[in-house]
Amino acid sequence: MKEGADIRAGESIKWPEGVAEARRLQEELSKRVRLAPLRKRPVTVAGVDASFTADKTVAVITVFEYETLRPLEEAHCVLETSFPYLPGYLSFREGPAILCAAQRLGFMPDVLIFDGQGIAHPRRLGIASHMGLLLGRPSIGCAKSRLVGEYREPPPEKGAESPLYLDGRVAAAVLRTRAGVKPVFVSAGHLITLREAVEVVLHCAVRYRLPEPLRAADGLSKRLRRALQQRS
DNA sequence: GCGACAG
DNA sequence: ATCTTGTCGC
Repeated sequence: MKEGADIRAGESIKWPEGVAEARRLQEELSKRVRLAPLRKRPVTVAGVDASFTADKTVAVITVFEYETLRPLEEAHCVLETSFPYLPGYLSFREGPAILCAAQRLGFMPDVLIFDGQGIAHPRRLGIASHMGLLLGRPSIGCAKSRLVGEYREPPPEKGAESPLYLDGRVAAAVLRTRAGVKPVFVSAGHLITLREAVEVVLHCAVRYRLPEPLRAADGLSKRLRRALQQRS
């Protein structure tokens, strides 16, 4: 068990060496996820995403003003990739670089939107829940496709949604952010409710399928990746 | 054994 | 996620 820099006072971040260890960590951490209502209307909202080269992970966090969706700040971090992509274990692959980028921000955003699942996960600890917990901030999972759960296709209108069930419970909302476009899978990550998560995603998805902060983070991380590859 | 499977 | 150009459709 390796240890990284402290994100939250008094507690060090642990990164597992293998899948068995990762799974145990998820089962342990998921007990600490809290889906409580936001304590205040967010003033800032961030998008978090990552890109990859053959051996490196490029994580990007873009921060916007919630009300106007004007860009405020962005931070990124490039780290050696140390965990493979395995469905259900995405946070162990992208997590280290994401936390590194988070520490480079001038201030912590009021809510962070991740490119992946929140609690709509086999052990209820998708990347949004995992990172939200470690950062101690409200987080939302906004995935482009399904990991687990069952659902019915939502109506084609913008704003239409249908529940995604997992273990007989609603774990996410399959949400249409643009009319006639493939829906996104929104789930609560940490310190937020599903209803609020949907509200935030719809508020931020004004022009494209993905909420503005996520789309910006995606674009920037890909540009940074290309810059890295040309330089080697 | 076979199919599913965030990014 | 990444490898890659043009092309079909609104």
